[in-house]
Amino acid sequence: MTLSPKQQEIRDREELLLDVAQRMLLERGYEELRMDKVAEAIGVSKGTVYQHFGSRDDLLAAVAARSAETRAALFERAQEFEGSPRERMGAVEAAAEVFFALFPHHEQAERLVRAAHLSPGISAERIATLETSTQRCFGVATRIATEAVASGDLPLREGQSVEQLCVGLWNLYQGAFLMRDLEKFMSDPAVDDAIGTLQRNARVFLDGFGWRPLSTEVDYTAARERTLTELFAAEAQAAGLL
Amino acid sequence: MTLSPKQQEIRDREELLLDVAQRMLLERGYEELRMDKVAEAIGVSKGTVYQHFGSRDDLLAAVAARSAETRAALFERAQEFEGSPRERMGAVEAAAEVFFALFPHHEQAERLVRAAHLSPGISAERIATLETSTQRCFGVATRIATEAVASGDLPLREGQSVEQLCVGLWNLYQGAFLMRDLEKFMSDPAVDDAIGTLQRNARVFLDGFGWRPLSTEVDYTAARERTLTELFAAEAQAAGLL
DNA sequence: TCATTTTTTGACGGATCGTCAAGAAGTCAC
DNA sequence: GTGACTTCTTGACGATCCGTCAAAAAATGA
Repeated sequence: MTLSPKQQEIRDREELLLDVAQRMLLERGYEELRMDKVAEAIGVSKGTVYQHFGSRDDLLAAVAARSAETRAALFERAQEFEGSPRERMGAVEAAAEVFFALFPHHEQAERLVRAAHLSPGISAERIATLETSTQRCFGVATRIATEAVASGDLPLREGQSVEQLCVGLWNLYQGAFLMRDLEKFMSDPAVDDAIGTLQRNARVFLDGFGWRPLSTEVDYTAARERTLTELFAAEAQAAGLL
Repeated sequence: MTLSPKQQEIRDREELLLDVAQRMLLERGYEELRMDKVAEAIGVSKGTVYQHFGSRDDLLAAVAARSAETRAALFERAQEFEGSPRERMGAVEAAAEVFFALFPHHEQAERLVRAAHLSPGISAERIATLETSTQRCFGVATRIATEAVASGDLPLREGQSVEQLCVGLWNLYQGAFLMRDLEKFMSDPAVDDAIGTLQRNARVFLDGFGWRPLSTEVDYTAARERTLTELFAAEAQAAGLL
C-alpha cells in the first residue's frame, strides 16, 4: 500500500508542524504556543493545522508523545549494553542523560499534558502513546533489576521491590529535570550541574540497595564512557556529552 | 501602625481570593482558573481582583508563594525534632509528607509559575518569596547534613557534598509529587503509594551515603511516628497520616 | 475533460484577559 | 454632620486567540 503524493505531503507536514511546535515550546513556552503562528511558520492556514491536531492541547500532547517514543527507544537501546546488570542500569541512566540534553522541552510538555486533566480535546491515541512509552522505559529498568535480583547482585530486603527501585530512579531523573527550572534562581554547583548530580545520586541510590558491585568497589565512569561511544555516539555528540 | 477597617477588609479579601484560586486550581486545573469566576466567587468584580494581582499568572504565583511559605515553616519546625541528625532529617522528610498531603495543588502551581518564563505579569516580590521559601527548605536540610558530617555520622566520599545529598532528597521528593499524575495511568503498588515509596527510597538513599545509623541498624518508623505526633499533630490529623 | 472527492482557506463567533473612565464608597478636617 | 478629597469598585470595552465551517481551490480518476 503506497501513499499518493498528496498523502505523503500531509505526512511530512505533520512532522514539520511538530518540529515547529517543539521549537516554539522550548523558546517561548506553552503560553506563547499559538496555533496561528505554527501554521504561519510552515506556510499553511490555521484550518490545516486543525486537520492534524484536534486542539492546541492535542498538538502539545503530540509533541510530548513523539519525544516520549524517542526516549523509550533510547532506553531500549541502552538495554543492549554488554556488561553486568548494574552496568546496564548505568547505560539506561546514560540514555536518560542523552535524552535530557537532546529534548529539553520534553518534561515541560509532558507535565502540561498530564496537568491538562484529561482534556476532551486530546486524542486518546496520543495519550496512549505517551503512556505506553513511559511503560516501556519502566519495563527496561524493571527487567534489568529483576535480572540482578536473580543473579544475586541485588539483595532486596524485606519490603523492598524492584518496582520501588525503578520508581526511585525515575524520581531522581524527573527531579533532575525540574532542577533545570531552579537553575535560574539558585546557583549552586549541585544545582547547576544537574546531569552530574543525577549521575552521582543514582549511584548512591543503587549503593543504598546494596546492588553489587558497589560504586565504591568499581569505577563506573568507564562503563558510562563506553555506553556513550558504543551505543549513543551520534546522539551524545549532538548533545555535547562527548 | 493600625489598619483602617477598609484596609483590613482588603487584606482579608486577599486571603479569600487565594483560597478560592487554590481550590479552583486543585479542582479544575490552571486552564480553568478564570479571573471572572474567582471574582464572582467572593462577590466582587474582576477589576477588584486586578487590584490585588497584576495578572492571572500573578495570582497563580501568589498561590504558590503562599503554600511555599507554609512548606518552609513546616521544614523549620521539623528541624526542632530532638534526636540524631539522621532522625532529624527523617523529621524533615515527614514534614514534606505532611505538606504533600495537605497541599496537593502546590507542585502544579509552582511548576507552572517556573514554566511561565519570567512572565512580566508576575510581581518580582512574589517570585522572591517563592525563591526564598525554597532556599529555606534547602537551608534546613543543609544544616542537618552538615551537622551529621561534623559529628562523623555522615562520611562523605571524594566528590560528594552536602548539597548533592540535599538535591537528591529534593529530587526524590519532587519526583514523588509527579508520580501522583502518573497514578491515573499506571497502577502499581510502588506508584500508587507515592508517600510510602518516597519514605523507603529516602532511607535507601541516605543508606547509600552511609549516613549512620543505617536504616538496617535502626528502625526509623518509630521516630517518624514521634515526629508526626509531637510536631505535626494537627496537620498530620488533617492530612490523614495519623 | 470534467464530475466527484479531498483538502485548504480565512472570516467569524465565542470566550477570556487586562484596561480604564466614571461612579461609589470611604476618610478626615472642621 | 457636612463637604471636599482620596481611595476603591465597577463593568463595558478593545484586543487576542481558539476552534468552526461554508465556500473556494486542488487533487483524483474515469
